[in-house]
Amino acid sequence: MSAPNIPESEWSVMEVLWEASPQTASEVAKTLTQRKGWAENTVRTLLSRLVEKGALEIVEKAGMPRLYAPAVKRQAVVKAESESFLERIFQGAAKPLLVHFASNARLTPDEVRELKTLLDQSIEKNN
Amino acid sequence: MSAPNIPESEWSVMEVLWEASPQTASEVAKTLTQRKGWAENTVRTLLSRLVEKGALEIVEKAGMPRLYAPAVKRQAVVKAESESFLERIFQGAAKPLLVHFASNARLTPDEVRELKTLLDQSIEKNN
DNA sequence: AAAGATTTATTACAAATGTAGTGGACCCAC
DNA sequence: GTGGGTCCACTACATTTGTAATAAATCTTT
Repeated sequence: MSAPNIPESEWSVMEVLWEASPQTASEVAKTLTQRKGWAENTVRTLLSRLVEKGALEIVEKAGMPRLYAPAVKRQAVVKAESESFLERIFQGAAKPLLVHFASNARLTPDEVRELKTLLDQSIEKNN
Repeated sequence: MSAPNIPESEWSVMEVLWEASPQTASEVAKTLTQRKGWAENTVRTLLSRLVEKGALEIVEKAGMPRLYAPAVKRQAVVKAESESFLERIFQGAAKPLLVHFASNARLTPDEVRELKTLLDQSIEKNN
């Protein structure tokens, strides 16, 4: 329950607010009109749905348009989505997933080095 | 178009047929009734939808119940789903994704070794 | 051939998602 | 105070997904 389900179009809205918040509906709309070609009302609908599901919160300011801000950390949602993806597509087995992405990703040597370090750490933490 | 969109419940059906195929509707249903508690008709509906979207194909056998078989390789669908996930959640950047899963996965030392090898290879292939 | 069982087709129906439109409330410039 | 914008609330409507029920066709077994 804590990590709400966020479908694709709503995700785009979250991105905008994770990048900078709080913002008014029209500010968010302006960004998404450009990025996605959406109508302002579309964005407003998505904002409302996100508030309903607790992913955004409204900051009321007397005499000012409402401001919207994320109510959940990007990190947390990414974690939830990742887990469900892992479960769904890789039956929860992280290794095949890592194999898949490691073989398909084009990584720089630096990135590879970094990842290898991370992998080593993951063992230590583990036991 | 080549990689159809496969939502969660349809995915479960695909799994059954990727495990063994072809199978009749009732065979698939039997499995999923156990695994998921679904009604036979639910499974039949999902089978039809999957045929419509080209993810399954029917093998007609005179005087026999139809047999269903995957029309797309698991590998291909995994790839497509993975790409769309990567795009959606990690804006297409594989490294953060790998970082995420590498730090959250609990891997055995052997698995880590294997992954590190893979990572090394990914560099070579790369240039 | 009539009754049952099995298979297939058609239809149902609510919730979620994508994508807005309409109309009322409120404020600012004339 | 009236006509325009802006903001917000409510409504709309098609598609997809989850989850079947019902009905028609067919096969099998007395």
